[in-house]
Amino acid sequence: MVADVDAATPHTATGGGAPAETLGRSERKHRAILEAAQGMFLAGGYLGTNMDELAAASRVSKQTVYKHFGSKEALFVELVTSMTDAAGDRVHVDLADPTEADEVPSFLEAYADRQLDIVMTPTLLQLRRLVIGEVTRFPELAEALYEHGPKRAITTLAAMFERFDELGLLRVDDPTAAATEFNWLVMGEPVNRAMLLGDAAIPTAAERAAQVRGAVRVFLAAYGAR
Amino acid sequence: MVADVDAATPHTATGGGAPAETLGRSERKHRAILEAAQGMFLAGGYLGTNMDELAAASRVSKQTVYKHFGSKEALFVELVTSMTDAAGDRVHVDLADPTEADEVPSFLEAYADRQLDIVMTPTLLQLRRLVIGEVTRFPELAEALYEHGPKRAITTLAAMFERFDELGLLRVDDPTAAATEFNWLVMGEPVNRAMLLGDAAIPTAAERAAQVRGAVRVFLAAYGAR
DNA sequence: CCATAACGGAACTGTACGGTCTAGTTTGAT
DNA sequence: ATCAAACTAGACCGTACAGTTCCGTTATGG
Repeated sequence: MVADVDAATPHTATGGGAPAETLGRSERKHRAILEAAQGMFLAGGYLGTNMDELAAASRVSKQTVYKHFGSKEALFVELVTSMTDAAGDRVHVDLADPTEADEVPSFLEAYADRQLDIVMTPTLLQLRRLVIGEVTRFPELAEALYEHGPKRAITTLAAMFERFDELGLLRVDDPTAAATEFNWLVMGEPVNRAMLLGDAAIPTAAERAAQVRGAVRVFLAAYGAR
Repeated sequence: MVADVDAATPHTATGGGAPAETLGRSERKHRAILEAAQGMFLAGGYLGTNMDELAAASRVSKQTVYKHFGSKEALFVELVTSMTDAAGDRVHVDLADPTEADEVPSFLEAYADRQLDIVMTPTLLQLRRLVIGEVTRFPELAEALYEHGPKRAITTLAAMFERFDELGLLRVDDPTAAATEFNWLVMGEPVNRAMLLGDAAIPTAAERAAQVRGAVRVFLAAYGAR
């Protein structure tokens, strides 16, 4: 037994700013709880999750759970909020704008494909289902998910389309309307299918590509420069 | 006190085939239970609804509830199924096809506006939220909602677009793809906003009209005959 | 190396809830 | 008028579950 590097012997010094493996006990428990909470809340919903099992799954005493999070509600809110934030960040990425009009179709296809690929993740879809099912109980969480999800995507797209219009790559009068249309042209069917039909309805890479080609084709028929 | 016509004195003869006011006691209770169940399940979700309160709200004994429906699960399934069926039927309606190409835009706008108006009903939206939140527990219900909702709408649209193509009113290679795109171009944003933002996000008639005009414009740019 | 804060485990409280049971009452068709 | 079916009220059972308490144990950082 030589390599115990991973989870033991934390020494005294923390690596500086590195958020590496060396974490205090408390921090580790905190994360273990959140991790178990993610699995359980996503699988069972808010009311369907019980704190005894959650503590057991976290390999932590119930006492510790309550020391860290205060209540079931607070734990739920913190979990969903952190997942929402993380998901929102994962979507955003910088791509160089195209320079020629004939690069626009493939650019939009790549962009949409990426977007779709990220959104159609089992965990994210389940988060969306969970939050939708709890809109009445936790409206703030649903609103946050809307802001970090669709709204952010549309805002980003709108800015992009406005630039493309100025570059003469597209003809877009109302960038927000165009962005909204593009967004749901791409995501409407896959997302809504998956909401109701479960993860079995998640498109394969090939299906995604076909979906995206169709969407971009329609979009460009309305907003293409030529 | 003269007019007690409404809910009393059921006499012996039932009006014939008329499903009027004169119903057996059992039937009345059955409906009262379903009605209360609708309110309570939509408001509280499956786990959040309790059978004592449900019986009280139905003005019926708990025993009667169990005589009629057997279990909480069975009641839930029957309720959601009946609501799903009813909703699906409400959407379908026959409109005369347009004959000239220049009638197509306003025809599509009217069609979409109607569709959107029906779907954006608080009760229906809440049913959708409820079912989405329970996909794991009741996948059959979610599947049924998908079939009676989006799938049926798209199938109907596809048949319509195929006729329009043959009439030379549109140019549609893949009617199902076109129908899907049209459907989510129209409904994507409103439905998904409402899922997360609640009934406050239900568009007004004017917003609906604007939404629909944009959607039809984009759609016709890609599929218009000219 | 030791003081202290964090943790474990398990019992405990109070309540809530799905479903059943009992025993008496109402209803409606004949 | 009669009688069976349907209904009522509420007690009751078993279980589940959020949150607390108690006290002994362990890890951590100075």
